[in-house]
Amino acid sequence: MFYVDVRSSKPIYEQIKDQIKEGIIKGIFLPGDKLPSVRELSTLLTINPNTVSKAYQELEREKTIETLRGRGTYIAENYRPQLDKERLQEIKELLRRVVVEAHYLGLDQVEVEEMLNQLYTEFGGSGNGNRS
Amino acid sequence: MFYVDVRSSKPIYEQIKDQIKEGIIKGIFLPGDKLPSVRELSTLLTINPNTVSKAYQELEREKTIETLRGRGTYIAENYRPQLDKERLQEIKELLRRVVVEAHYLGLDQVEVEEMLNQLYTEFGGSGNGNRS
Amino acid sequence: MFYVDVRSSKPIYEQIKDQIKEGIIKGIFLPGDKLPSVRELSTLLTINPNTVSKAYQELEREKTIETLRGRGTYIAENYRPQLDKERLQEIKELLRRVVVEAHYLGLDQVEVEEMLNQLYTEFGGSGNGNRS
Amino acid sequence: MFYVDVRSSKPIYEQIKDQIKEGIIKGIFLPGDKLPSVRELSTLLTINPNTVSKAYQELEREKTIETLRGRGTYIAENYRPQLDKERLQEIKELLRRVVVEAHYLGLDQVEVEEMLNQLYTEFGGSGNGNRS
DNA sequence: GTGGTCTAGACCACA
DNA sequence: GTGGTCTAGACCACA
Repeated sequence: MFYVDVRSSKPIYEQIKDQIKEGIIKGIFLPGDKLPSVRELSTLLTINPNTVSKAYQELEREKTIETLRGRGTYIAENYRPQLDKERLQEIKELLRRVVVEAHYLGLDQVEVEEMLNQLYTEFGGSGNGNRS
Repeated sequence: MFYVDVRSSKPIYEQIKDQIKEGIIKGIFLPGDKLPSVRELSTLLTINPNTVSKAYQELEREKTIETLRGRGTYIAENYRPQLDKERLQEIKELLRRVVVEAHYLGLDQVEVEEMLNQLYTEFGGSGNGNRS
Repeated sequence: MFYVDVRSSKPIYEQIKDQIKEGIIKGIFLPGDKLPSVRELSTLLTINPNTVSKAYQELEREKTIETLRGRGTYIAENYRPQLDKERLQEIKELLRRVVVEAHYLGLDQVEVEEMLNQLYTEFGGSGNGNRS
Repeated sequence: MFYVDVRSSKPIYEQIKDQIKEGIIKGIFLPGDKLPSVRELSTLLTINPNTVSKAYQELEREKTIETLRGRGTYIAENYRPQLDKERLQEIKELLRRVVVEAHYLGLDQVEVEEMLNQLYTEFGGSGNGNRS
C-alpha cells in the first residue's frame, strides 16, 4: 500500500500525504478507515517516525484524517472541501509552473490538456461522491 | 520588470528564473534581448549577486539564455524544446498534484480546465513563435 | 582519499568532482558506496561546505552520485553513459588541444598514444564493469 | 582566416592562440609570415584589442611568434619544441580529463584512440617538418 | 545530522 | 565592466 522513493526530490512526508489523499480519491481508503500508527508505518517504510508524524499532522490540519485519542488515526468521516483562497492560489501557482515548463519542453496546450484528462481518468471520472 | 517576494517559499533564484521564462513566453523578452548584468539585477532587486548568478547559470544550462564572452547575458536565439523524459515526468507529477489538491478544495475537472485555459490566455494564445 | 591543491588553477570543486569520477573508474568507489557528507568532507579538506556542495550538486546532475533523503550521498547505482553530442564535442576539443600542445612540445603521435595507453593502464584495463 | 565564437566557453584569446598554432601545424602559416596587427585583428573580429594583445603576448612568450619592433608580428622562423616539464604535465592532465570524461560518455579506449587518429590525420600525418 | 538557500564580501580571469 | 570561484557564516526544511 505505502511506499517511499528516497531518491525522489519530493519530501518523504509529502509522498505519504499524497498517497493517502490519492488513495481517498480513488476509493482505496474510505471514510472511517483506520490508518497504521506512526510507529507501524515508520517501521514498515524504514523511515524516521518524525516523518510519518509530520505527514499525519498536516493531513489532520487539513481535516483529511482525524486522530481519536488512544484509538488511532482514521480517514475523516466528512471532509468538506473548503474554498481556501490561499490554497487556491497555490494550485494556480502549480498550474502556472506546469504551463511554463510544458512550453519549454515543447508541449502545447492540447497536449497538456490531454495529460490532465488522463489524470482525471486515472482518478476515476465517476468520482467518490465525497463532495459537499 | 523584475521583482522578488522575499516572503514567498519559492527561492529567489527560482522566482527570477520563472520571471524570465514567463517573460519569454509572453513575448516581453525576445530572442537576442540583453538581460541586465548580474550586478545590475542584484542591485536593482537588492539581493545578493550570487543569487542572480545562480538563476542565470541554471537558465544557461537549460539553454534559455546564453552568455556572450564579455558582452553579457542574452535570451538565447534558438532554444529548441527537447523532449526530456525526466522533466516530462516531473510535469506530470506537478499536474497530478494540481488534480489532487483541486479535488480537496472542491474544484472539479471543468473548473481546473478553466484555470488552465485562463493561464494559456494570459500567456498569449498568439504564441511567441519560439517553438520549433 | 581526498585532497585539494589550493595552488592549482583547477577550481577546488572540480578537483573534488574529478577525484570522485576517477575513483569510480578505478573501482575505489563502488556503486552504492556512501560518500562523506558535505560537512564531513569540508571539515576534512578544510574548505567551505559550499564548495563541496557545488561539487556534489554537479555530480548529481550528471547522475554520477545520488542523494537519498536524509541518508546522505551515494555513488549512483546505475549510471548509464549517455552519448551527449555536446559533451562529445567538448572532449574532441580537449583532445585537439592535446594534439596541438603536444606538437609544440615536440611530442609526436606515437608518444601521445603512449601517454594515452599509460592512462588507460592506470585506470585499470580490467574495467570497473559500470558500462552498459 | 580568423574567427571567434563568443558563445564558446573557451576564452577568445585562447581561440586566437589555438587558431594560429593549428594554422602553423597545418602549414597555413609559414615561418616568417606576417600576422595582422593587434589593431587590425581586433577590428576584424570586433573584439577588444586587449584580447588580441594577450593572445600575441602569450604566443610570443612561447616563441611561436615574434614581434619585430615597428615592423609587426611574424610567425617565428625557428621554433624549437622544448620539453618543458610543466607543460608536459598540463598535457597529461588534459589527456586524463579526456579519458575520464570519455568513460562517462560511454566511449572506450579504442574509440578515444580513433578520435586521436582522426585528429592527427586532420593535422596532416606528413607533418610540417618544423620539428628540431 | 543532512543538504539547500541566501547574504556579504573578496579575488580573479576575461574583455 | 562581466561573470566565476571561494570563504565565512546564518537559517531552514527534512529526517
